[in-house]
Amino acid sequence: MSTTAAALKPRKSPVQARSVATIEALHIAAIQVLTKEGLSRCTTTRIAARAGMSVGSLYQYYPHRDALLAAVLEQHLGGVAAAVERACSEHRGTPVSEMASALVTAYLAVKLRNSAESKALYAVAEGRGGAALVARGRRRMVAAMTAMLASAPDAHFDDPAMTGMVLFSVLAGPVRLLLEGHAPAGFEARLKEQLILLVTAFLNAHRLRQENPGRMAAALLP
Amino acid sequence: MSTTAAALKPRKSPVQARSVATIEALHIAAIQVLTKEGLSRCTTTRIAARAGMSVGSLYQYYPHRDALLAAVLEQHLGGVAAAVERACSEHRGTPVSEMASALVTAYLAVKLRNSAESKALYAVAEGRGGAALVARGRRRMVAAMTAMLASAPDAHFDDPAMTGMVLFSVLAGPVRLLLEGHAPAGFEARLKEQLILLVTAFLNAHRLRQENPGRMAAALLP
Amino acid sequence: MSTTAAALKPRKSPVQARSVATIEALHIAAIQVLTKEGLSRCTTTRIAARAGMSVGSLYQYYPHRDALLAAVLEQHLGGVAAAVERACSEHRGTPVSEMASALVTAYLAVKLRNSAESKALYAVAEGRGGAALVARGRRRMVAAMTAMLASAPDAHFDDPAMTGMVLFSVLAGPVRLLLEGHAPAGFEARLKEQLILLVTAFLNAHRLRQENPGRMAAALLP
Amino acid sequence: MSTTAAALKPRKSPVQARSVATIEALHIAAIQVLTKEGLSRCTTTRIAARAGMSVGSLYQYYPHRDALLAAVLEQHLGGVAAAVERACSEHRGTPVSEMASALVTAYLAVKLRNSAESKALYAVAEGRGGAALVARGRRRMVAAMTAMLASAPDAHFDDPAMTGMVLFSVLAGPVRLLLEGHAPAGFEARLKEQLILLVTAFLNAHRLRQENPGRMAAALLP
DNA sequence: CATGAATGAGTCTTCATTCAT
DNA sequence: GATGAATGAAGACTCATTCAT
Repeated sequence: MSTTAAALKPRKSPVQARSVATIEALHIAAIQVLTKEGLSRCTTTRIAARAGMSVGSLYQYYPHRDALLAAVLEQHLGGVAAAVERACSEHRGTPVSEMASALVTAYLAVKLRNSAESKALYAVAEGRGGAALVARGRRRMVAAMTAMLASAPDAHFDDPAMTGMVLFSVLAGPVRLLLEGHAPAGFEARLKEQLILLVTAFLNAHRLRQENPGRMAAALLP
Repeated sequence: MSTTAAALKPRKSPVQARSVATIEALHIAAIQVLTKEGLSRCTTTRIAARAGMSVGSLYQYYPHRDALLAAVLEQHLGGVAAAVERACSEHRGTPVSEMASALVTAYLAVKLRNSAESKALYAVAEGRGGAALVARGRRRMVAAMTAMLASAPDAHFDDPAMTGMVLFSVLAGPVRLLLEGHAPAGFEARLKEQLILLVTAFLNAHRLRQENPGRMAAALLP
Repeated sequence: MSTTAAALKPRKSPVQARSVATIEALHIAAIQVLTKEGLSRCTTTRIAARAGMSVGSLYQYYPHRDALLAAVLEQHLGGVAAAVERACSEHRGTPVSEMASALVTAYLAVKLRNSAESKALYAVAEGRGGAALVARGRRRMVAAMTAMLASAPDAHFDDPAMTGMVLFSVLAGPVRLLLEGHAPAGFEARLKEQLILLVTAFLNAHRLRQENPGRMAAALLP
Repeated sequence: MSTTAAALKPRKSPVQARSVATIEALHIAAIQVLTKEGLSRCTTTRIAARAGMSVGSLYQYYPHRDALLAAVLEQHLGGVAAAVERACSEHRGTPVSEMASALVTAYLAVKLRNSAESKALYAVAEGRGGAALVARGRRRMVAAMTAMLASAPDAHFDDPAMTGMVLFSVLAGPVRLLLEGHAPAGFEARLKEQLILLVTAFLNAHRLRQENPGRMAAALLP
């Protein structure tokens, strides 16, 4: 991922069934190679080999190595964003605590469903071309969260977009830590509860401020 | 960063003043090249050129390209960890709200002091060799946070290590978002306040539970 | 054109009308691709696509890429040679000045009729396989010119073959210059007259030598 | 030679003696490979191998394959142009017949001195990048010829630039024919005399027109 | 010690050609 | 017959690393 975001699109639209299968195989292979070898050793030849085809075939579907990686990343981000959007739209108008738990649950679920994929793609996301895609996915999710927050019956957010952004990145941080595998054994098990606690507390901080700006100090400080 | 973590140490300890200066120049050059060209185009020749020396000289100080990058990353992480440790040890025994604000302040300050460096090194951190270093730095910070939390007079943490871990990654997420430059204009300005709010709320959630497990529900839910 | 001259013939003789049309389409497409992309990017796939067919079909008509290019070149050279032969045979026995103007006129006419084709094929002619074809075409033209010259009533050529050869290449040089497009604006307009002047003068030099070998010096030198 | 004329310059100026030798070796090797294998098989690896070095070294001196070929072509054209310029400037003010013979002699001499080089470079000249260089060399030569012609004491040229252009291409045609090796045995031997005759006649045609426009017809036609 | 030229393995990418559908 | 996906050899170019000067 070191190309400008332009022209990272696939070469042919997968109209035929065979194409769909081939592209799917390439995506899977890319993630496997990425996982096993790392981004810098994730070469077109290796991807093709693992996908059981020749390099030439890979280039029949993608004009660049980066276009392939971008497609994989995009697909992943699309799935994650869709899940988040779904959760957010389903929980509009609910109390913030419910929002918090729904959001955490949904985000953790998608990211952990294919944890290998999630983990492998962090490296891709780092590259020039990847950053733009990540930004787009994030924008979708932040927008969804923002909309959900704005609909909360029991809290008011002065700047819901800002809160949405913080919310998103607050989820992203711990999940990345978890996925990168450097977390201790019990981490995953307890993460969900902690995140729900965290997000609930964060959103409720706004609730308290709304109800009684003065009371917040009372509630939060000794 | 595509080598196994072993043998990433500099070749000669910088006993002489000249060495120190040279190594410093290399580190700065590495970050500049990293920023301008990206990890894959961050070559030894380019780094050496920007540092005003020849490739050969670079190899006098580092056995590998990866050893150089690792050293830069390590230095950065060391600085960040040290700052966090300092803040944590200075705020042991203070109320959690003070801890929250001190921690957020310190972490944001170090990461944003040399934001170019921070940003550039995310790519290095992603690599095989980088992950281990990052893990080590994180361990230091989490340990410091854990110790600080355990000393809180106004809160009790059942699993302070877990809370420390969440705390750390909750800070890391938004800061990464900020550094990666995809945040909107006002983000940086408001981030600190939001993070303090967030962390305070999170830690206070434990305080409330401690004081009166039953009351938490009362405080957090409508 | 990088194959040895052997086996550059089309695969099937175009007996059917469809074949003729297909082959014609391929030739046209080849010249277009050659013009737009250059020899090295003039691939079989691109030619076929531009001709509105699949690569496979191309290979139904030509065993090689080079066979196709050779055929195009050959066709072109055939046309040029035929035009020159016609002009030469029609002007046998005429005075050299008439020969000169007829030859120049005919040669310029054919080469400029499809100047895109003429220009595009220079690159093909340069290749291994092309040189032989070019040589053959040239031989035909030189032979025609030689025969015409030998029939001149008002001049005698000691070595008409030699003169024919020079004649041919003297025409080829300026025309190539013109076609390659690096000639200034007025060049084409004035070229014909200049070439007629040139060729007439050249052939007349032989006439003068014949009439009075001594006088040539008188006529040519001050 | 399929690149736009930009950025075909060598990478490092040959300051050191070793560099000069290396570059010279590359030029010679390029011509040899070009001669033996043809342009399409004239690969960087082959050139480097024949020059007794590795590909990497080649790329230390030239950023592209095309830059190398362009440099070889440029050097060749520079030599040819210089020789023509010298001949032209040395024969300013002389009678046209003397100009004719000096020019033909000089041009043949340079082109035949390294006939292998001359021949090999026709293919390079055909490419996109080559055409521009050829045009430049031609411009130099045409300018020199034009200036010489304008200084003729015994002839007047209405459009000396046009005449210069024709003159140049009239020399280029036969010499190319000769170099391409498809000329019969005696061709080279007799070419010089024929070209002098041709050019003299061509230039004298202008002389006659000048002296007595009416007489030209008388002299040229029966 | 510094230098920077040389090395050559390793990447990406293209393209002629084949062949199953 | 037509199609166009698959193949894989081959080419351009890069870069970490070494070592003679």
